[in-house]
Amino acid sequence: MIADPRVFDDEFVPPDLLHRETEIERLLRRFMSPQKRHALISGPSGVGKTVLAMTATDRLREETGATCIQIRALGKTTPGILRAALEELPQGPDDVAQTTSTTETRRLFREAVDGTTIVVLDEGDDLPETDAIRELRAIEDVGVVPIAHDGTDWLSRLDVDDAHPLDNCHTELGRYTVNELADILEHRARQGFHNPEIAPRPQLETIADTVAGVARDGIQTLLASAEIAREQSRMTITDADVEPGYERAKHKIRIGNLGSLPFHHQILYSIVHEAGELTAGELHDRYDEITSIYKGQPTAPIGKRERRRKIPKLVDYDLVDHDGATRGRTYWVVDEGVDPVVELPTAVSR
DNA sequence: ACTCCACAGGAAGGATTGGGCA
DNA sequence: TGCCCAATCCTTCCTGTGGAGT
Repeated sequence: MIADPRVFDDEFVPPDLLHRETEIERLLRRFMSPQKRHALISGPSGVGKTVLAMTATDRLREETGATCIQIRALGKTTPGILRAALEELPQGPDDVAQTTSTTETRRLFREAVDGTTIVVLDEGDDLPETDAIRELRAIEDVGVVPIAHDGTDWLSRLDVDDAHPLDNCHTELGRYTVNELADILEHRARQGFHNPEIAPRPQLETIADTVAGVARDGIQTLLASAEIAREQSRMTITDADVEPGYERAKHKIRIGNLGSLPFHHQILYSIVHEAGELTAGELHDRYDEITSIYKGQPTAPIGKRERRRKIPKLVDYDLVDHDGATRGRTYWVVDEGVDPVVELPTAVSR
């Protein structure tokens, strides 16, 4: 049924990015104008911010031979971002030691830059809290393209001098309309399935509507709905496959998210999953009970403050949700079907 | 209305880690 | 091998917020 599974990967960049032509042209013009190559791309999750940046920089590379690199900025500090950018440069070293000073990294970066270089900073929501934008902007021939969710809020958190040039070319992506997203899904079905007839247009529109214009969810739902149809030995997706397809797609994304998290996060998730729903106090009590799980692990149990610092990641990854601002806040798992990776010691009777 | 207190999250600084170098 | 140094991780301390009790 599936001819080319890569077509449904998050990283897949389609040869023809539909309904984003204006934005691509705008970014290209910007990248080609000397002295002001910087741009900000913002918009909700899954509307194609990264794919837009990739498409625009690919075209720039083809047309001018410019260097374009992409870095995942999430969770990185200023030195970490500079190091990652340096490692990506074609003239740069493959591996930069974590202990290399920022001054030295900056010097190596300047040396390695050869002509126009666009640095895309994906997942850059936390960049205003670092000096990375200023550091990169200060380097000649370098254009900086941060990608964030809420562009206006992001700009307000940034230093005025750094915000101004980005505000000048702020590309805000909205969700796709049902028709636009159905067009995109139609192309993917043609590229990805042996038999594109499996996904008729009305069902593609149902998918686009169900996922509220979020392309990433739409593409995964298309794949999952096709799997469901095939499991039932049918040759086409029906409307009834879409809702379970959407659920299956989200479920798969969450399992992948959980698997990518480090040990401390895994334990916190296991505790919330075991309880179903619990308060912050109960979460800490249970954590203190099960610290024996760290025996033989390279890491030791962490304090309450550090546990609090880990929880937002579980929320970001759509694994855990919470209600309440301060006292009395409760946590619960979003999808009970996402089983914990780490098994906790049995609860002691109290 | 007031006080208490649990809790979230920011700031600062100490401990740890790991590469570079003599 | 042992020291130095920079980055990172984590704890401690703190402030602000809001629910509960009086």
